Amino acid sequence: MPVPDPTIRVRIAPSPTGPLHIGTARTALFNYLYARHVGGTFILRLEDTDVARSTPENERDILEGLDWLGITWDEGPDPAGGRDRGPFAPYRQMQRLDAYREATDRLLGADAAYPCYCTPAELDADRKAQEAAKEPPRYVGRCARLSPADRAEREARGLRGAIRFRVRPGVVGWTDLIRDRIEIDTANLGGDFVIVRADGTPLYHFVVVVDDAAMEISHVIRGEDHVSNTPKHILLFEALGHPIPQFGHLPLILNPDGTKMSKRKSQTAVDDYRAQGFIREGLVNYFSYLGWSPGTEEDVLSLEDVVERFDIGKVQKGGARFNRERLEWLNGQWIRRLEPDDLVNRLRPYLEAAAADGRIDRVPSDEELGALLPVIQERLPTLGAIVDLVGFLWVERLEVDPAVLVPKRWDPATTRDGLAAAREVIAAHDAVTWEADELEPPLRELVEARGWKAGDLFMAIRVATTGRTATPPLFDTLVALGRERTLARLDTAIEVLGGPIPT
RNA sequence: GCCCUCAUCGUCUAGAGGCCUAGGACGCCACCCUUUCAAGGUGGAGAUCAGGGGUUCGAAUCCCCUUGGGGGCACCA
Repeated sequence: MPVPDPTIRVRIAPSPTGPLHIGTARTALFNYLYARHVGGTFILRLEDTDVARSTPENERDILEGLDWLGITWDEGPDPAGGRDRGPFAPYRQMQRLDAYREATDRLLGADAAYPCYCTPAELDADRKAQEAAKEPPRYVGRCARLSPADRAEREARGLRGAIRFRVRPGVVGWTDLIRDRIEIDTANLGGDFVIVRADGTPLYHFVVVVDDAAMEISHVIRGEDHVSNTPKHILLFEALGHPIPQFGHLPLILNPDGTKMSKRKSQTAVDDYRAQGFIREGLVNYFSYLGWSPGTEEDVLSLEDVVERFDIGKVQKGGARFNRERLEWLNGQWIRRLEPDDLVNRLRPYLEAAAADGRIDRVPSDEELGALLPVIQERLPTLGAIVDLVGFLWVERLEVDPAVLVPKRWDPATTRDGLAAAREVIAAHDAVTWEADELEPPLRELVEARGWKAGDLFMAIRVATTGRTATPPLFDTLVALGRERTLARLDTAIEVLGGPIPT
């Protein structure tokens, strides 16, 4: 553990306008990694000023999701639903309106901001005209020079102005933690921007600065999509008289086609991945390597390992495309590393879900599952894959396609004979000694005696008992299936192929 | 349209002037193991370091231009 450094304070500021997004999780992770690596403080703040789109469900989803990933925060809302924790509570913006009101008054008093009475229609017309003239959209400044009398007149008419921040001319620059020096002329900011809506609710660019200042955030680490907004924030920090934090802009996570990750083209909700059985270790490991690498040839690292190695200076500048194959591979690596009891516990919800929607008829006991682990653990890219892999063990009526029942080199008659003979051999075993290494030798003897190939007979038995051509090792599978069901399924298959051989 | 920004195998990346005839991982292809499928092992294909100019004894690494990509320009966050 590094020596605690109280001067380093970073934050993730999600907006509860949707469920936890992969991009948010990745940004949270990098902030967490930075904080933990240097001994700083990691803060979570909910940016819920978009009242129309924010919901308590999304809020819960975000807190719960980050907590599940192991990205824990030192200050912020309590994931369990208790009071906000930390010296700067509350950490929800709708509960911090007084602070914004105070800041607004100061700005207004200093004439750094002014009320704007332009209607949406006027603004829209301005924008259309600019578009037609091939000019960049910007606020034309219609209300920038209103006299106190003009304002009083409008207020008297019952008009409520939005508050705009005066953008001063000049160049604003900063030294980005990830991309070095960036300078932007304020002429390109789109004119004076709104910081408070006409209805009195404050807007993002404003609250983010007021809160970062109030919460003494030292390093603002966020997505690259905020680079162009940073000058607005710096201007606001200046106007409010607060020290300007360091900024670091992370590369974006991209759709496979290289565009900014979107719901249209990719699965973006952490929940979706969780529902499929991606585990936190795999997800965190994968996210860590999206835009960062330790510079070594290691690739399977735990969260703690990454914290130890993290270096924000090593963060990539270009965007990283999301690659599901690699995620699955890493997830499989982590599933293989889980302790048996842990794996059983993590698998259960997926089996319960499968039972609930009828993909399987019953949920196996922990003992059953535990016994199966040695043959399934290395075959699971995700926890949810267990249903496809061995769901046939827990269904009452197995659907078997007669066409696949017959091995490639065999014909239906041979298959029927083979299965019937195998049934005899298997039935000769009593239930007490029903074990994998006892089942195999007599079947191999049978194959030998008949001049068959072991693979053909085994494949016929496999399909007859599981309905699939790809399964975990056959004899372990039959043991898991149990003697009665094995024999019953063989009988059914023999029936399908024309019934028992008449003697 | 304007501003910002990025640019190494299909993908994620190593690479901070000579260690690079560019390394690793995923994916792909073989082979080994093997009753199928995985896992594992071994090997292979795959990048004239976007292109062009410089600087330098020497450039993937520094500078410029071009091209291509991405992001931003709301009374969204």
